[in-house]
Amino acid sequence: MTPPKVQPRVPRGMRDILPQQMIQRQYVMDVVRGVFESFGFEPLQTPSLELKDTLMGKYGPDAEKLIYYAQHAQGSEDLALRYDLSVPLCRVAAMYRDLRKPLKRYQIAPVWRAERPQKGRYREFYQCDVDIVGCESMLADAEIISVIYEALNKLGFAQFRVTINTRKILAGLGQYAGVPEEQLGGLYRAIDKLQKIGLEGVKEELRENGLAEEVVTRLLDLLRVQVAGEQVLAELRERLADYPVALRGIAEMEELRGYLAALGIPEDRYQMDFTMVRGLEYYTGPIYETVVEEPKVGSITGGGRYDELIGMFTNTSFPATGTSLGIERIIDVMTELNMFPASIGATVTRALVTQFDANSTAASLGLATELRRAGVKTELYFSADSLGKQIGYAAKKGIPFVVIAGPDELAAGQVALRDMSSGQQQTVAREQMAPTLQTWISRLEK
RNA sequence: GUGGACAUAGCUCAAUGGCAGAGCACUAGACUGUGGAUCUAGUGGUUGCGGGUUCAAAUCCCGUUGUCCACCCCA
Repeated sequence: MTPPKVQPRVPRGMRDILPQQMIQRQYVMDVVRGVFESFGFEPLQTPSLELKDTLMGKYGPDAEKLIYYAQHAQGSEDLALRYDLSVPLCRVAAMYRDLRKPLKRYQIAPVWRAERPQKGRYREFYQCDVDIVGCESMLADAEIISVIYEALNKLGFAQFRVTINTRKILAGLGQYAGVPEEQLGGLYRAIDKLQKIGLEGVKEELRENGLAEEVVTRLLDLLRVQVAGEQVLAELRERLADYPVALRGIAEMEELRGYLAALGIPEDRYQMDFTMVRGLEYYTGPIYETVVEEPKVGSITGGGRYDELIGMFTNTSFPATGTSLGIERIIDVMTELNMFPASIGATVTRALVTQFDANSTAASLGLATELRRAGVKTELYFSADSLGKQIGYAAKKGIPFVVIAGPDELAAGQVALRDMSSGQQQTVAREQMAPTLQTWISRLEK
């Protein structure tokens, strides 16, 4: 009796990444990693599972509902899959307090959120986080934004804008509106939608939230400043003069803007927008996110300053700031807009060594080893099919170069090298094989 | 968490109440010194799953699971 077959499938919202996509993925990660390291950020790895207590009470009640619990039947610890990379970093900073500051780390790793899957939203997805622990200066925030700019730029993004705000201005806004604590969430959510639904939409939303008509009018008057665009910070400073938190926030923004200019970030790549809100509760200062208009996949980066978070683990707290690049969404956008450079190709293989017959198999194996040792990614064709079929295989798979060594070449101590893109073929002495291919490959990858 | 669309071979899809099909992929064979082939043959299905209506259901109805899309929220 054969046992019943198990339906091959993956959990909801999770995916297999097949080799062709994996090649694109690794390209993106390599670029991002390169940019991170160019700023001196260093890698960190933490477990996929954290103690449940490590995660609870950090993200706010709405986000907390999405945390996956991961119990072992006989386990004595309450465990959960990590929800992001920032909280684990804070745990690390609290655990190893002698790590040299500023602690500049990056981490590229999966996180899990039990959300309902949708376009650009998965239940398991990678985040690429860069954070700076131990620096309260806006220089750190400026550096983070600079990293975002350099990474997106290097990946070929042209139309993007990093939106910057600070929790301090938002707090001032709440005071200005005079709404009680429990209405703040609704207020923030409403003004966050300004870009999307416009002034009238926000007005309605605020009314629905039960805000007094007078308060709504007051707020809308302020929101018009953002819509108008010019001199937003200067205007805010006047209008929010009575709210010290807001003034501190405005000062932060102005300092930050100065640094961004000095770092050489083009002015049209970022924007101060005091109506941008980020959901996570732990942010305390500047917050930033990047949204691309087309295709609509939501934000591709998001982050901010969280000076109090490490203090939730230990009495000795540290200021911290950082961002997350959403690699899944970045890949989705790049795929949709065809932004991958042709040089990545559809395969990692750069050369295919063909086979002629049983007598030449040993020679083919030798050639393959020689190429691999010379750093050429080489695949050996596994059967002595007709040469046409072997070349066809290379063409189909996108392997750029084919090595042909039949009896004629072997007898002469030569190999024939075929460039699949041009169809040109060149016969060279065997010892010239690896150097010639190396030259061809480096030309290809430029 | 709320709403909508969809679910047929490994993939893309056809069949609208009356025999479950095509293309691609896959397997075997033919072809043995040069481009994604061609020829021949073949495998592949409890039509997501469970129930109901009917002489008869891939097709109509109910439930369920999954996928996609939008909202909420978010990378």
